[in-house]
Amino acid sequence: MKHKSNESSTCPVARSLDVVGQWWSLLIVRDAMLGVKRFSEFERRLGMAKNILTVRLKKLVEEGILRVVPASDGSAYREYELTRKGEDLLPVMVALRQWGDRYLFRKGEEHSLLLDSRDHKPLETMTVRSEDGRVLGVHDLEMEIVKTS
Amino acid sequence: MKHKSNESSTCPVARSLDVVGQWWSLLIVRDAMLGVKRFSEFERRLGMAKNILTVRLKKLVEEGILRVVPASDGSAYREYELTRKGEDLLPVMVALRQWGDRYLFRKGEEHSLLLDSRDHKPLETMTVRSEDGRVLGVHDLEMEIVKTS
DNA sequence: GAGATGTGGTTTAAAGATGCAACTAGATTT
DNA sequence: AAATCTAGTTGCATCTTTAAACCACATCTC
Repeated sequence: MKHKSNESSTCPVARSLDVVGQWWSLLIVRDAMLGVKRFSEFERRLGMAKNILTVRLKKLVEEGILRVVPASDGSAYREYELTRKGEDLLPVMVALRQWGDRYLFRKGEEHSLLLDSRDHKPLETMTVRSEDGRVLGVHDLEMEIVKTS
Repeated sequence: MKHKSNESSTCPVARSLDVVGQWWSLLIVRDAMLGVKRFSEFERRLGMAKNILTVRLKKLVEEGILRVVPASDGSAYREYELTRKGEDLLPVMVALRQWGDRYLFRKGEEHSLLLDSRDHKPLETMTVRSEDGRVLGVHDLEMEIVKTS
């Protein structure tokens, strides 16, 4: 059956997952962040079925995460590039990456690492902080329901 | 066909999604972070099919994100609680939440908000930073393949 | 202590999602 | 003009999700 939609959930996590939580969606965004723009390059790098790629790209464009632009090489083909909304998924991507880095690799395994391109050093580890800069854990949080301003 | 596994990908994002990227998995973790512990409470809050919940909980336990413990009320039932590995998904959760907060709600819509429980103030917005504290965007990054130490 | 209810599942069938291979129309290269 | 590349679409087989029924055991109520 169809996956249950959470598009009208009051929880932003649920809504976010509704938009980028499908198989492949975040991997497409990841590759887009690395500069991949063409259908065939997504297909080749991700090794995914073309029909699914078509559907995912369409959805990401509809959601305003990618946009279609004329090819930058002057040909008549199209390219997909991240919008601001899409680029703003970077913290999600890096958080996911750092968690995987820490827990899902054994010693000696090859893995890709993200670096600051200015000085080629690793990034700061992402943490959740209070307004005044204290690092917060799961037990330092509470939830409230409010209306968006 | 079966979803293609990325468990041996060299990309930590792909591996992370292999572990927590299935439908419902992150929503279960989210609720676990809010203190939900019982099968029936996950079921009720998430409104999901029980068989899928069974499979997801089993996988999350296998992956070491949740662990099964005797019920805290002394009854013979079981409870699920986050391990350290599971709690460390907090930055992912908060990043996802903040993105959704910004882009997926219109004015006046109700939504849940996470607060620092000490002073009941909103959290700092998560950003990707270099080692020396500069905020980095998609275009300030590069990738390298290394062996895990 | 018997019956009702709660807990934590398993089983089944229908429908949706995914993967693979084959096909295609237009653009580009040779 | 023919071959190839690009970005898909279509059809089919398989897998996953859902909803609903069913079940064993634990706990609560009287």
